[in-house]
Amino acid sequence: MAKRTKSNEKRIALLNATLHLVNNNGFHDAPMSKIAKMAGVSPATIYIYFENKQDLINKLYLETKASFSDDAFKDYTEDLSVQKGFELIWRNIANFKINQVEEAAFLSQCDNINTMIDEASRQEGLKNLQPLLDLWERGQKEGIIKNISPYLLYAYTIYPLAFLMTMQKRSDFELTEDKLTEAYNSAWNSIKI
Amino acid sequence: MAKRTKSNEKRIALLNATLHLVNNNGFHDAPMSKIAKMAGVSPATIYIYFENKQDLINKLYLETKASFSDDAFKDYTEDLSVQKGFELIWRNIANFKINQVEEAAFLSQCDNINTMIDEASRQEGLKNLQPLLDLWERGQKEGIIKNISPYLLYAYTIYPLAFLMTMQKRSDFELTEDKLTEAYNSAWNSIKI
Amino acid sequence: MAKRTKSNEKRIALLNATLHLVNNNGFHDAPMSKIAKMAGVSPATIYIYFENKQDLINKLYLETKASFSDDAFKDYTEDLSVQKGFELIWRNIANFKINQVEEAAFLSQCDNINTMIDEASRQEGLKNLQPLLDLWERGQKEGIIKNISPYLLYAYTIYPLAFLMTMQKRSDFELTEDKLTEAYNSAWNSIKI
Amino acid sequence: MAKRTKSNEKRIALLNATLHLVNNNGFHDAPMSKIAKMAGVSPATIYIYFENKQDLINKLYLETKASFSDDAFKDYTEDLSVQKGFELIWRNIANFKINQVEEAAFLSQCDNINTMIDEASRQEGLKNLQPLLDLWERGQKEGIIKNISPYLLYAYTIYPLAFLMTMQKRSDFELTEDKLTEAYNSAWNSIKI
DNA sequence: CATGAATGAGTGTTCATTCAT
DNA sequence: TATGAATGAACACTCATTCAT
Repeated sequence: MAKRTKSNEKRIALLNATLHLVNNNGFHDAPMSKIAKMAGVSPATIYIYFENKQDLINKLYLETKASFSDDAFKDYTEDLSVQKGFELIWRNIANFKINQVEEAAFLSQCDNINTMIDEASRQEGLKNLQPLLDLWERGQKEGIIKNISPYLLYAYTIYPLAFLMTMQKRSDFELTEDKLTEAYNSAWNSIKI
Repeated sequence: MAKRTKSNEKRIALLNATLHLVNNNGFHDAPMSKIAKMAGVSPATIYIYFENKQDLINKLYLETKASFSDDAFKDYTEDLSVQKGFELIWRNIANFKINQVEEAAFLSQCDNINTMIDEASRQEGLKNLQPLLDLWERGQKEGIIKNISPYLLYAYTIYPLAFLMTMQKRSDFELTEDKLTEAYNSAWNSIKI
Repeated sequence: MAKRTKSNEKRIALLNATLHLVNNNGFHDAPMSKIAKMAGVSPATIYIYFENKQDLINKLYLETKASFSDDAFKDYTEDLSVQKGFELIWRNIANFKINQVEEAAFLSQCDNINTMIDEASRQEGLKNLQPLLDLWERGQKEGIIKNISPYLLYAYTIYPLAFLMTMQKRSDFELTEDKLTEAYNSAWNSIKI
Repeated sequence: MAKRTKSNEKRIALLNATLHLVNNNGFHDAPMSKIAKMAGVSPATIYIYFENKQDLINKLYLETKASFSDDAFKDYTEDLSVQKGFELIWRNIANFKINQVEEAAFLSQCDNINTMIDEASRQEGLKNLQPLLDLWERGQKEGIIKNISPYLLYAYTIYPLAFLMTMQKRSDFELTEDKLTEAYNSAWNSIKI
């Protein structure tokens, strides 16, 4: 394990560098050489940790998504009422987007552009949301949540946060505590029966 | 003094090729050479019609956005009641996203990635939504629509359609007439008082 | 004008544009398109007046050289004594280099770089100096001028003016009347017996 | 931690290839691809050793100029009398032009065309002649050399060699030992009091 | 005669990846 | 493991020249 620790630092430095460059310069201006330089390693070293550029992006996506869902379901248990549970998860996700701006922006980019990550990684990333899907199903059985496709539920509750985050990142808009509550209410109104 | 005249057909072929390639291969794999080949012209010809690649993308964005708003405000006049007007515009936009899938996907990509088009083009493109913003303001004065930021109104009514379109494009989801009505209801519920 | 003929104005405008661009941007940044624009014609028009770019450069060289020797031998007749004749020609050439800076700089460029104009044009251009060569021969017969190769005579009397002109063009050096006389004395001292 | 090291051989091969191509084809027909091929490397490799084409040319100029002045001031010390010192330097320079034809032709091209190398490199290259300027100043103080601008001294002693070299390169003229002495005499006559 | 559109061949340069150490 | 050198293939873009009118 002592041997692995040192390596993991470089791995993480590479993932961070990629995250930062892809977000700020765009995928088309995030060359391996820049990633390496920003991570403080040689370009050749990247290939010790990742198969190729696509693999690097895929892994970054998967690990960022996992970190996202760790946050999303923090303090959530299935004992919570549907409404309480939903609000908890929604606010967790909102906080992630507000606090982990870079990570959130990267995930948003990957989810919106179908050429960024490969299909396998996308499918893998989807699994992370399962507890939310389960909660919605429970809410529908209990007659609290509209009996509509989870795609619609997602589109009207979680997805809008991506827009708000983007606008906030462009400094067009500030997501204060009050606005966050307004947003939550809109989300809930759109799916509650 | 006679000369060949710039053919609008070629210009349009170039814009279409770009639209198609950026959508399907991504910006990073839509080289000028492929665009030229797909449009049936020499790479050098692109530079007769556009200053450079960025200009080509910007113009494509602006013209697609203009075509989008033509559709969005079709049959809309300010005499319509707020609710009728909103539903008309919302359904126009939904139809655009369903019928002009490529155009819609391209606009979505441009709007979500800040490195795609330049700031001037983005600002220019925003102007096209003005009638919707005016309608919302009217709705707020009439006490029909929540008194919240237009960014929130947009996030919960129009923006979700981008997600649904993306899912439909991936064949994960089919946006039938029923689902469209459900979606409209969610949109309206999220902003109505 | 009943019939349109090749307009000499355009031909001259093209030669002037070429002169200016080659001098100021260098041969490698004097594209036909820029030449055309500066001359106020279409690129295609150049090919009505000249075979191709090389021909354009060649013709410019030849005509500039002819204009140069018109000036060089102004007021010169063979009755003049060798020394008087030499001073006249030398000062004529100096004045050309001082007053027709662009033309002189262009000729200098062509004469110094063997890839600029083709061999035939170079040979053709050489003929213009014949009266000077004749004068030197006379001077040698009369025992006034050293009995050395005309290449050496040229190298030490005329060629130095190219350097002085270049330096003056770079504003490193100003060729006043006094300095001109010093220069003439050096030239004469280097070849007189 | 081991790695391949930058090979000076490749650097030199690139400089030599550039020298040869610029001299024989002209700057406008010395593309990076040809330079690379002639040096036996990939085009991309050039950019490991040089920033860009201009940098390659600049460096070649500077290093050739340095090699030139090494030769020019070989065996020269300030104890030598003005006349002896001048003859030594003059003959050194002449020998350089005769023996290092390619290098001399390249320097001549750079010094005559103002679009070849950038101003900084030109200024840097000028420094190499300082000992000659010092010698001339000494000669002027001692009343041996005419009290005229160093530009004039250079124009009538060193600069003519460029012409003779060019003519020799074109096989119009052969610079034998006798002719060299004639040339030296002309040079000295033009500046001595 | 004169034109602007059109282009194949090329330009300088960058890139993801591999090589040799 | 880790490196910087090395590279073939590609990139955005330009050029001298020709075409169609």
